[in-house]
Amino acid sequence: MPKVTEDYRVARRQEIADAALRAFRRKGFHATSMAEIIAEAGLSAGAIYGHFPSKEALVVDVASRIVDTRVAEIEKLTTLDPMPAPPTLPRMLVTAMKREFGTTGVMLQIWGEGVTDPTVRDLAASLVRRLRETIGAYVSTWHQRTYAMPAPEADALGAEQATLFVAAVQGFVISETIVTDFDAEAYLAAQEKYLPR
Amino acid sequence: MPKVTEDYRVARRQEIADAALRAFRRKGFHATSMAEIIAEAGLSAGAIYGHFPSKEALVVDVASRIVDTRVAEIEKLTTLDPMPAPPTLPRMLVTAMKREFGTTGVMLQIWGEGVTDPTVRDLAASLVRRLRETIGAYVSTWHQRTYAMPAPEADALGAEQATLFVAAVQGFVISETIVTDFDAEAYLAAQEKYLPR
DNA sequence: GTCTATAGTAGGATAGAC
DNA sequence: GTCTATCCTACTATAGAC
Repeated sequence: MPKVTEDYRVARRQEIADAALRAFRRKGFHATSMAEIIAEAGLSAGAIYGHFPSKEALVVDVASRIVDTRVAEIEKLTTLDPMPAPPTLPRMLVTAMKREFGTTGVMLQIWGEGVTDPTVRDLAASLVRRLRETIGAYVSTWHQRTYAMPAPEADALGAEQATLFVAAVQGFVISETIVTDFDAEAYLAAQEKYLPR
Repeated sequence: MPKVTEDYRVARRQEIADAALRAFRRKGFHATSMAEIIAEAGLSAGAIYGHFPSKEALVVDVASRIVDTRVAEIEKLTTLDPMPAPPTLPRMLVTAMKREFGTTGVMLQIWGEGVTDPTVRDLAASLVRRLRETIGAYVSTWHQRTYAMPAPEADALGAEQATLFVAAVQGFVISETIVTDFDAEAYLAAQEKYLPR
């Protein structure tokens, strides 16, 4: 396997995944046909299927990328001094998600799809778990740094509170996507005000 | 239109809607074919389409019923003395939903479906809005009764906090449905502990 | 109102040439 | 690796008899 060919493969995969994301963003997962992804990528059916075995594989790739980016982002915040207070996390996460992907709806699609499709469910579950754990670790670190809380106690607190922060993000995604006159600012302000610190 | 015939129609409609709910519960909305609903109802295609013009109409009926019941439930709590504290609402809502419908997944399906289907989105949006308003009114009444808070102030507080309670329920639904080892008790305990009162 | 049978269609995936 | 052409399955909704 020569190196150049491998690089090409990777780049093409990415290109196809990007096209799929654009298509999903417009119409959602179910309503997007392979024909549309093919057109969006400017390629052909054969080309796509040479890189991804199914439409589902494309969803998995796209969704993983969204959460990967989120996790990296949170971990980067840990290196700041002072660390932003946990209640500001939801706002950061959702604004970054919107900036990068233009919508939060793709995530909601995946959760909904996970109800029936076991492959997607496993993916969605691992994504939710990862986000929860990353946020839990962040909260733990924050309490250790800010209040000099002992690590074991801080970890327990982080695990407990992480569920609330995840729910804040998920609640935002649902309302933002389906409620047309959703007041995003009021929502985020309320979360920031009442989430524990 | 003789009365008996009308009663029969209503009963049959209900029967079909119940069958549809059972089917959706098992496999979700998209993955459930009309053939399965037809089999579940023990009827025929013609019979179903005589009562509901489309599969979508069935979803609308089923989803509305879920939220109608929830709203009625919350409003009933307002008549109690003392009223249960707002932080206990999420637990009540999700346990009742599970008891009656066997799952919370149907709601998640509807939200996900709403991303792409405008009809379902409008429905989902009105359901979210209704739940939020009902909870907001509950919180307002609770503060008026418990802390003798003036009505205008209590209303503003209720509207602000309602978003958090709705997010708590939505977060529960997502995790409960897709995360197989989800610790429901820990989740609800955390919400109860940190939600504002 | 309900049944059986079927029309009509969309869309995921593949075969085979280049 | 990529293209064109197409197969094939699955499903919603309707037509027409009873």
